[in-house]
Amino acid sequence: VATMTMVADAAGVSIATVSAVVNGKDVVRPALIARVREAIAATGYQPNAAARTLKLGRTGVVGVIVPDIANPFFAEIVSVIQAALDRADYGMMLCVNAEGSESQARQVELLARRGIDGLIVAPLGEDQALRAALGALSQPVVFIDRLLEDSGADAVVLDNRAAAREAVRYLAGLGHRRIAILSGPLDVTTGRDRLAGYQDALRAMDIAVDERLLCMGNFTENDGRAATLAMLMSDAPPTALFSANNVMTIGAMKAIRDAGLSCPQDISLLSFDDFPWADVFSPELTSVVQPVASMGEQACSLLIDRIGARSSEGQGPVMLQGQLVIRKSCLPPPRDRLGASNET
Amino acid sequence: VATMTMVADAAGVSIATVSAVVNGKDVVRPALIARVREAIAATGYQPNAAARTLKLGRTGVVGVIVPDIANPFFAEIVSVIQAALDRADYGMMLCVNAEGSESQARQVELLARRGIDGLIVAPLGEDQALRAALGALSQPVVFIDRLLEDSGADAVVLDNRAAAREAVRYLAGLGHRRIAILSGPLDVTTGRDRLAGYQDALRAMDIAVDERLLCMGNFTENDGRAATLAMLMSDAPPTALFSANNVMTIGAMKAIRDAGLSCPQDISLLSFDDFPWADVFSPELTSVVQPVASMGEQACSLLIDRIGARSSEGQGPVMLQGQLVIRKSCLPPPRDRLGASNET
DNA sequence: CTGAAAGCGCTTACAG
DNA sequence: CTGAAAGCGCTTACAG
Repeated sequence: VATMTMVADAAGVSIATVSAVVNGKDVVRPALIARVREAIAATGYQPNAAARTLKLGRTGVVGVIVPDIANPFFAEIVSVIQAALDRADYGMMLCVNAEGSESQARQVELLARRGIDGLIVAPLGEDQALRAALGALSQPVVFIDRLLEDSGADAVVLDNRAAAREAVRYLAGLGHRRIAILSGPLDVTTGRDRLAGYQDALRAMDIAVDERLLCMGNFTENDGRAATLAMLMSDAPPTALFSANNVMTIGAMKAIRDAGLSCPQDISLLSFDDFPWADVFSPELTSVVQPVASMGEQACSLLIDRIGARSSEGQGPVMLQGQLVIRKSCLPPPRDRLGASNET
Repeated sequence: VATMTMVADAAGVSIATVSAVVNGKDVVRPALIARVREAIAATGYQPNAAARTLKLGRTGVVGVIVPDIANPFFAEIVSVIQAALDRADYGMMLCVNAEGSESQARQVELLARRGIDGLIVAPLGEDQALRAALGALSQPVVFIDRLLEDSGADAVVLDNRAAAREAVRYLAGLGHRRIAILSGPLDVTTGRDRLAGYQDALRAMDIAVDERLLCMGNFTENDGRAATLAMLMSDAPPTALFSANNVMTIGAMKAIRDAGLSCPQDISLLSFDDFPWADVFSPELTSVVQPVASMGEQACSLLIDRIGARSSEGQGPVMLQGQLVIRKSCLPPPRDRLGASNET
């Protein structure tokens, strides 16, 4: 591979001049520029990133850690982030955290060692090791989708509570009174906030909270399926189900089928998170969609600002609004079970 | 940040000794090892990757270029690749090529400049610039899913022709004679080979090829939708449709709905490529599934072998077999249209 | 078994 | 406007 010295020799100048030309510093005489350019072309010179990084202390690479890229939500986020970083001339080093296989803390350390100028993370949940690893990191961090509270880092997240509230209010508006929630884990901000929004809505509609309608899951398909099935088979089944994330929604759909019921005739289903092909699902899903593109872009520009400014962090999280997209998975409750909750 | 010199000072040894300890060379006296370890812990020392790379000429990073990570097929591939690289202690620099926004050639150059030890690519199609960029690359390359013929690089791909042949044979076995194909572009190996498999099957079953049943698309949903709709509205509609990739399948499903038909009663649909949630689709899709995990893993181990051995490349592509998963989107043709092709 | 020193390929004051 | 030289943080022969 060609080095700067080789180019300098070929052009009959010093390496300082080559460097100036490569970096577009306009201090070099036009005639020399031309000669250097020729030499670069002739030798096929490519600047060496490691040498540059070593000297400058910048890598031009941003690390990204997400839980699971097979989840279309994160796939789209990563896609948007990559495009935004590309535009800003950053490379993206991606770590996918197949839930638990590697601790996210270890991923942070690996990325730090490999060299990044900044980091975007969707944390799995409350995790002391991760907190410590992020604390030890000297580069700026931006949380996306989920955040670690009081970490002082920037964050771009949905207003999950408001979005969940609106979704459940919609179900109540259709006449449902027995509305179940398939909740995510409470040590994750998204899990916690979506449950809070559900409770807000019930309270606002004067619907008593029935413990039997609260199913805890771990944002996994199997959890969603098992919990939903158990609830459907119980003696106090719901007429509507609010699923707190996309993957659990799939589980719920399968459970409804397992139970021999059909949606939305027997039970309504509302999904937090949309799917790229929600309209070829059976049923076509009514869901809360998140502004994924804007989430990814804002996270990137926040991070790039921090990298450039080396400024202090933590303006508090940027909150985006979700949007309820009404398709065909929710109907008013079946007549014969209307108000069942009051009679039990 | 702590440097090796600082650790050496703290431990009262030379940096050569620190380096030996860090790299686990067992030439250092145990007592010194302990002292160095303490100093490392005390200073919070992290080795500097740029310096290491500059000295050793290895980055410990592999570049990955895929067309579109929102496509679940590529999302899963990337996921598997990341896990495999992680196990082998490589980082992954990912470029997503939102079809055409950036040329893949440019991505290759960017990755090369940033520093990679090897590259895994799913090329978009025939592309001289990409060929040139790959040719100029001094690091080993492995193609995945699609390949650039005669490039001399390794590749891991599906036996697309055989898989397509089997799929179409299945449709013919159900009694279909008017089987349409929604084909991908012919400058991509997957597009070409799947069409060839379709033709093979028709020939084997002595079914005449009807040009009107050949729809060209660009592996996009819109193409799939438009082409399918046009064909369904024509005066010689098919009784079965073979879609050559996942995204076009979605388009086809929507077109069938647009046309007021229902699948599989009015028309059968067979998809090349499965979806993670194909069984909550309406209809539940019968599809050709690819061994994605094994594809990603073989690509990684091939690449890592090459990187380690710096050996010569090009053993010819590794071919994996697809599998037909039968769900509910294919039925025998409707009675009233059986054999329509012969009467037209 | 350990250390002093060269050198990987750049950038950037500093002279001229 | 241009060049000689130092130095970024490592690794690795080479002495001792």
